[in-house]
Parts: sequence; structure tokens; C-alpha cells
Amino acid sequence: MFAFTTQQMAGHRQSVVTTAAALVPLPFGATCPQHTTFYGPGCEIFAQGEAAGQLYQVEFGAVRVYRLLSDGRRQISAFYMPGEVFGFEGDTVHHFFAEAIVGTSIRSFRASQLNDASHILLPMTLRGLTRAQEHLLVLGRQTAAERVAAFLLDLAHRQGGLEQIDLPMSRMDIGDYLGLTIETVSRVFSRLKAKGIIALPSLRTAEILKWKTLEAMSD
Amino acid sequence: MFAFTTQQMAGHRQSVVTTAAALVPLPFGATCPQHTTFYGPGCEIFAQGEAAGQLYQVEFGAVRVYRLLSDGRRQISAFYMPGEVFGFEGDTVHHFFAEAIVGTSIRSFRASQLNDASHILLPMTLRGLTRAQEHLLVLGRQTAAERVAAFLLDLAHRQGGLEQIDLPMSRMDIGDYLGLTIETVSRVFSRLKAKGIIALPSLRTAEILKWKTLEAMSD
DNA sequence: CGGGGGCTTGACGCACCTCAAGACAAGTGG
DNA sequence: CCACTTGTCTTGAGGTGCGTCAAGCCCCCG
Repeated sequence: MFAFTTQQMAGHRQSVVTTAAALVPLPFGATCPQHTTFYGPGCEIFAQGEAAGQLYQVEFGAVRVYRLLSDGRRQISAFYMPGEVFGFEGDTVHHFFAEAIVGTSIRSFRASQLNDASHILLPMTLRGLTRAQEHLLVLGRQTAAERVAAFLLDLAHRQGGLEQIDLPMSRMDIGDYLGLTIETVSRVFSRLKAKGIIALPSLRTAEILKWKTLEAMSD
Repeated sequence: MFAFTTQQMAGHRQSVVTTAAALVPLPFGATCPQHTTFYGPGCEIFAQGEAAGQLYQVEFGAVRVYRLLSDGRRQISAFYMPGEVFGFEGDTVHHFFAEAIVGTSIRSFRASQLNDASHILLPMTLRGLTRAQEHLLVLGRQTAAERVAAFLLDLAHRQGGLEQIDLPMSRMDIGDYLGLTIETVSRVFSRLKAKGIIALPSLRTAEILKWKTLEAMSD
């Protein structure tokens, strides 16, 4: 379907600019100059300290946005899936890192060139704020099992409510999003599977078998 | 200075509307119909599920905004101090609870009546988003001591960078903000005090003695 | 002076982390 | 096509930081 070679997909942390069409209508109804870029797995989209001001919309693939402590501890503040927009910053400089998780195509454009910018940006930013604040409850007050349950349900909803869930991110990424280690994430997955609540057809796929049970777990 | 009696300050979870002056200029440069309300300690400002749309600015006092799990676990997502604004919601309905911590005076007004609303709201919302995302790192990846250090430094900065810090909130509130129990918060305070990094002149006052040490701890 | 709520301190337990070994999948070269 | 490598994931055993439970203390207020 997409004309990228295996080599490009493998990526070696390189990105490939594929197009630069101007004034294409954006999915959320605005128009402005933009272009589409392909990022290989692990490829950096922006880094902490870099100039901000661009917005990014995932076309296909997946993105992680995170912060680091000086000793390397990492907290992923959000994953972004196809259709979702990220890159908002209150500052002129990025406070976070953003990387493609798998081969990812991203549309970008300057926020300032958006017609009627704040009118469109405010609701998106508000949604992001609410999501972040809800995630605070998960990190501050929920157990490992509750965190994983909430994570799976969130992903399922964002992927259209199907039982089959695509997990583009590694166990390490999931751990760094949920404030857990990879071992704990893996153990919870195994326990959920043993109880017949989920199935794991492959490493990067999960299937929710007992939706209600999982929902009851997540709070 | 403020003409509230001790009884009003004690509050018994009651609020007292003190005025309703229209079209007073707001500190951030806008004007719109507004009024000022006094809330006693513990008094609810809005609740989860209630209609949203109002914005609130703390005049004096302090506010906690939080979410609850069904079994009563609480996560405070933010404290608001004099001058700060809260109440943004992406939805028509509140997803959070807001309460006065101590006797608190609050200006409120409809967001929709703000002239040039989104132009003013967007930067404030963005700042809130960045703050929330930074707090995710604290909750997901920092130890108890690091959390408390970060909390004290944040409060100190927001109170003008003085060493003397006013702690309007209880240990319970601090714990529910940092994802810790009151016992752990108390133990960390005691240890910081024993090491001469902070002083605790009273229960609700802290003083930073070794600023650098505390900053080194918080990351 | 005598409650009472919030805070501190201690002893103990447990959920999650650390460390380590092994399993599995995918790629690589002979 | 099959050894061998490499990276990710799983599983186990043991350790630890923080939670739980339980006294006791300290203010504050009556």
C-alpha cells in the first residue's frame, strides 16, 4: 500500500521528506502551508530545547512524546496515533522529545499560519490537558494492574473500539508511559492472559476478551 | 485587611458571596462581567459532573483541583495560588472537583463572555498542559524525596522565590498531589529537616535553607 | 485544662523493582 | 537451509521503598 522499501522502514533513525504540497485541507477543517515527512523507527521529530511552533499530525504510524531525568529515567507523557495532533507548546522552545515509534508519516505546519489558529487549537489543547490530568490519577494512585487495564482500554477506544489492539510500542515504552518497569508490564500481561481477560496473538497485538472485567479493573 | 470574621474563615464548608461588580478589568488585561465569592475552608467550588464554562481566579487563599477513584483514592492534579486561574474544561461538564483549602476569595466569570476569549485562554491552557505533563514525570519516575523536593521548589517559585514557604494545604493534600501517603510525606520532611536542608518553623510553613541541595535532589 | 484533629514516628508487610537466566523471533552469513 | 547473532520479551528469585497499621505527640481551640 505505501511505497516504502524495507530499508526505509527499518529506518536507521533517518527521515525521508516525501512531499511538500501547499494548502491541502487539514482533517480538522483548516488550510495552511504544510508538508508530509516520513520518519523511520526511533527517528527524532523534535527534541527538548529546539525551537517550537510547528504542529504535527500523524498520518500513519505512532509517536511517543517524553521527558528525561538527568540519570536517564524517562516518562512518556503521551502516545499519538493516526489522526492525532501534537507539538503544542506554551514556550518558544520544546520542553519534550518526540520520536516515531515505528515507520511514521507526519504532516507538519506552522501553528501561526493556521487560519483562525487559536479557535481550532484551544479545544485540542483542552482535550490534551484533560487527558494529561486523567493520566496523573493513573500514575499517582493506581496499581500496576489498573494502569495496564486503563492503557489497553484507552488504546482500544482510540483505535475504534475493536477488541483487536495494535501495540506499536515496545514493553519499555509501555512501562515508561505507565511508570512501571518492563518486567512488571510483562507480568501483568501474562496474568491478564492467564485469567482469560485478554489474548496476546503476537507480541505487538492484544485482544480484549472480557471487556467488562477489564473496565472494572481500571477503576 | 480583609473583613472576614473568624467564623467565616472557619467556614463549615459554606461560601459567602461578597460582591458582584460588573466589568472590572481582569489582571490579565480583559474585561467582562464577573463577581467575587468567598469560600470557607473545604468548601466546594465545583464538582465533577456539574456544568462547566466558568473560569476562576484566586484572589487570596488556595484551591485544590482533584479526581477521585470509586474507592476514594484521590489525586490532586493541581493547587492554585493567588493570581492563578483555573476551571478550563474541554467539555461542557466538569471532570474534576475544586475546593478551597483555606478561606479563599475567588473571582469568577463566564469564559464565553471574555472578549477575545481564545486568544487569552490558549496561552494559559498551554501553560497548564506543560505543568501537568511535567508533573507526570514526577509521579511516574521520581522517588518520594525527589517529589517533595520538586514540590517545595515549585511552591517557592510561585510564591516569589522567597525561602519562606507558606503551606496552606495539609499533609494529606500534599500526599494526594505527590502520589504518596501522609506518613511518607511527613518522613521526608523530617529527613530534610534533620539534614539541615529545610526548616519547619510551623506546621504550615517551610523554609529552604540549602537551595542548591534541594534543586540537585529534584532531578 | 482537657479534648480532638492533624502530624510524627516506629514496626512490619507487600507491591513493585532489581538482577539474572532463559525463551522467542527476526535477521545474517556461511 | 541451518547455525549464529541480536534484541526483545518472559519468568523467577530476592531485595527495597513505600504503604499499612498502630501508638503517641503537638497544637489549637473550647
